[in-house]
Amino acid sequence: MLDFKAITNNLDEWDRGLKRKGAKVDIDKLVQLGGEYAKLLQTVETLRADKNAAAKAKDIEAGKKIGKDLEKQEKELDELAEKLEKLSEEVPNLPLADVPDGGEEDGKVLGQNGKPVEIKNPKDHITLGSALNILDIEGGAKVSGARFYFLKNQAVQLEFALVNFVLEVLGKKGFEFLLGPQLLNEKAMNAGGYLGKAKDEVYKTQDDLYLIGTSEQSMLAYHLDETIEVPKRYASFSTCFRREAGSYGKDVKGIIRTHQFDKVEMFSFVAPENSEKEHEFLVAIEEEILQALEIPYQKVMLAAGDLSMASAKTIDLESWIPSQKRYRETHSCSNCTDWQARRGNVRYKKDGKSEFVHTLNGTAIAIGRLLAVLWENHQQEDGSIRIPKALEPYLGFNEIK
RNA sequence: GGAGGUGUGGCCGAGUGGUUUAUGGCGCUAGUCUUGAAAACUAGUUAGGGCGCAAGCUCUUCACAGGUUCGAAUCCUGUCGCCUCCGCCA
Repeated sequence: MLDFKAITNNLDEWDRGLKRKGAKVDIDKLVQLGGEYAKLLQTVETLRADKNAAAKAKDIEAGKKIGKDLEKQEKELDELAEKLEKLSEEVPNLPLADVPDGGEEDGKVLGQNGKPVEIKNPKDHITLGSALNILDIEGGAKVSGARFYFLKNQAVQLEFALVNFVLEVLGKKGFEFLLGPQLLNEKAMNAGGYLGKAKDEVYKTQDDLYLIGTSEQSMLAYHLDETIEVPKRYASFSTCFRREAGSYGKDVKGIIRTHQFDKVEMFSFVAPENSEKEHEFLVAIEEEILQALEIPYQKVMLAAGDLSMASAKTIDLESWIPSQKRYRETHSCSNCTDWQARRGNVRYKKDGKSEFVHTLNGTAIAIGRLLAVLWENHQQEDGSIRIPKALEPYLGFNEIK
């Protein structure tokens, strides 16, 4: 439930925030309905009290009379609640103050790390992977269609090495590990905001369960309707399923954008006053991982209009892709403040009082994309691929040829 | 998939239409006693809202959603979860 009091008291701020986000929400109507709802709720509760009193006194006549009136008012209340909820569904999280205005092109580059290595005629990851017999795109297309692929041989080992490496990093930072369902029910899916604007991205099964697009969804849902201790930090491996509707023509080749890939995701539940600090903490971990893998990247703060429904602030890490001579997103870290917590009803106790937590999520490693980036950056002139030192302990080799 | 059972507060567990504002116990919190602790005793303790400076008043909550009734944890219908057995299965 939205905090109508807060909205009413900060109408200008909400108006401005929604505009920055590019959301078309009738905020005045929302506030008006919210007020009406609160008023009617008072009336209904008073009637309920009267009815309870009549029942206790075994006053059958009075009970009947009040009951009739109550029924009418309750019906009205239900209708109002439904309208309100429908309208509320469209209200995104507001961007934080330091998030720049604008859309997809207006992200603010916060810094770069690592120099792209000079590679003579760099091969793309498809050419490299096919030649080394570690990637089969046609195989994926044959059994499932476009945007599917097989990893083979050392690439499979590399995936497990990356996962183990990342889990070790996160374990040392005190993250708890989760390995959970990759099919979620509607309630769980909706809490994260994935059935709103992003509904077309999600696969639905004939049993009304949804395939997760990221384990962020299951980690959030894990604590739905609970009061928990904060901070709580999880790392979860999962396969991720995405329909990629509306991305026709984008990255059609290779394994940058696919319907299915594996990922280790971080998720934090924290006290509101700590969420900005937590955001920095998660981004720092992502940077540590990319640095250990010796991949040049830049750090970008997304503009307000480019944020997801749930996010108040998102920082992407974009890794260098030699064959495209540009940076591409491989990591994304969002502070969702209390937006998901409100929808999912996740609370914590502050001085005995119950408050909504803040939630944050960040990519630890997204395998498909990261393999492409790793291969391309560490390719050698003879077409072989060098394994970065950080991964060697997890593999029995230091080169793929 | 079939048959049977079951769902009550942080946990265990009573409760088959109105003194149940959910018995009792465990746990937890505070107090008394104690040098300190334990034990004992006393009190508090499901959770989420609304109004109020506060004291307090009040609504909702016994898996979920409907229904019957002046009144439902209790009766009826549907759904879901869990358990046991059978079937199928990696």
